[in-house]
Amino acid sequence: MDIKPRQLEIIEAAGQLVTEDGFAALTTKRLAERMHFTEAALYRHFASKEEILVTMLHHLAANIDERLAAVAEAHPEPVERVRAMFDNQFTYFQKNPQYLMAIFATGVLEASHGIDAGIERIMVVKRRHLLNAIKDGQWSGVFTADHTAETLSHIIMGTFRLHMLQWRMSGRSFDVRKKGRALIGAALDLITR
Amino acid sequence: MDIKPRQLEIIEAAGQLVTEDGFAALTTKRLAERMHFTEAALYRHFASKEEILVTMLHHLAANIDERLAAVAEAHPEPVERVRAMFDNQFTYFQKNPQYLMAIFATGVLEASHGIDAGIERIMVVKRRHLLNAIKDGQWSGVFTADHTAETLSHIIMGTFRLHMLQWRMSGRSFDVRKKGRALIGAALDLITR
DNA sequence: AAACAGTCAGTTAGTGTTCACTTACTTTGT
DNA sequence: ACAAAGTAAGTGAACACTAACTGACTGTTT
Repeated sequence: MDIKPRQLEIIEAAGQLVTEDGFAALTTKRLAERMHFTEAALYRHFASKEEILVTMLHHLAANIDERLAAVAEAHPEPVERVRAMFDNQFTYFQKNPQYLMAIFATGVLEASHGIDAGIERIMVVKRRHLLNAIKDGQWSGVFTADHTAETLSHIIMGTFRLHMLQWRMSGRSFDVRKKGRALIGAALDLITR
Repeated sequence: MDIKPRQLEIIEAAGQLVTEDGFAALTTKRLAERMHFTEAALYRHFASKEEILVTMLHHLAANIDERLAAVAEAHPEPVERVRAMFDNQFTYFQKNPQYLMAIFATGVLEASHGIDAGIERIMVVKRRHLLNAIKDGQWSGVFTADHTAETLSHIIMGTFRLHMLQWRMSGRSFDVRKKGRALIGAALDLITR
């Protein structure tokens, strides 16, 4: 499934609308306005509104997977790998805040199965990379073995998600990287023995 | 602002619809159907659909505040207090899953300022109680002072929220109390020195 | 070089459906 | 008798989406 340039533009505009004013703001009318063309033109590029969101989530999942795999390869040491993974995420969302919705859309929306599945896949991708790093760290003895890798992974992931939520709720008014690094650093410190 | 019995019934039905099928499923038509009366009857009890949600969130915030204050009074010891606080939350949401939406509705909806403010207030209430317990624990030396109470509080709150999200995404298919206790226990263990 | 055929990406002007909400009237309980 | 709580039958607005058409460009045939 390759995404054409014009499709990507539409996807990004859709993400902007949701991130700016919430999901209810994503209407075909407003999306067309932002693209500076008519509603009907949307349907030259996507079969439905749902397809726009599903394609966005698919694109995001692949993108995140790719970036996290690259980070993992570049940082063999577990602590630094986790740090770099989240740093990568902070930088990415700082530059592409329109995709923030993919983190929070879960749990309340469920407008369609396709959207729900797409969001879940993104969570699964992130979880897999984090879990690998934690397990490596436990194996090499740098992380505590008092709790399972799943538990430690959950705590770090939860810390990350709440941080992103607070950033979003604040209107992105603070430096998400700086504060994020401190939080992830603290969490890493707690699980390091 | 006192809530009449009939209003509470409507609020609970509204919460059910959202928790079951997402926010888009909360329409006046479906809400009236679930109440076994007509749409127009809704407007004998609330001025608008928004007022239903705002009243629900107001009710929830007061309720949570009350219960957490009681728990805090009953458990002076910080570790046990935090444990009891979350245990209380797990039990509550297990019994009243219709209110789960209030945890996740943030960040994407923003359909109105009143709803957003209501959700934020619930977060603030929880945060305040948790922060007090952490600070007490740091003061008495049971929790680490290597990180600020705000940071430790964030990590625990994030762990809790992700746990609730996973419970919801799984269709509430596992024992939220049992797994929740284990997770909060692990997080408490990590911040205990 | 000119004519033709097809595709891409847009337009205008709608469609039926669903939405939150209203008006006027009726039933019910005290 | 009166207020509270219901009903039937609508309202206009917004929704996702469609039909029919158009100009610009591309490749092919003569």
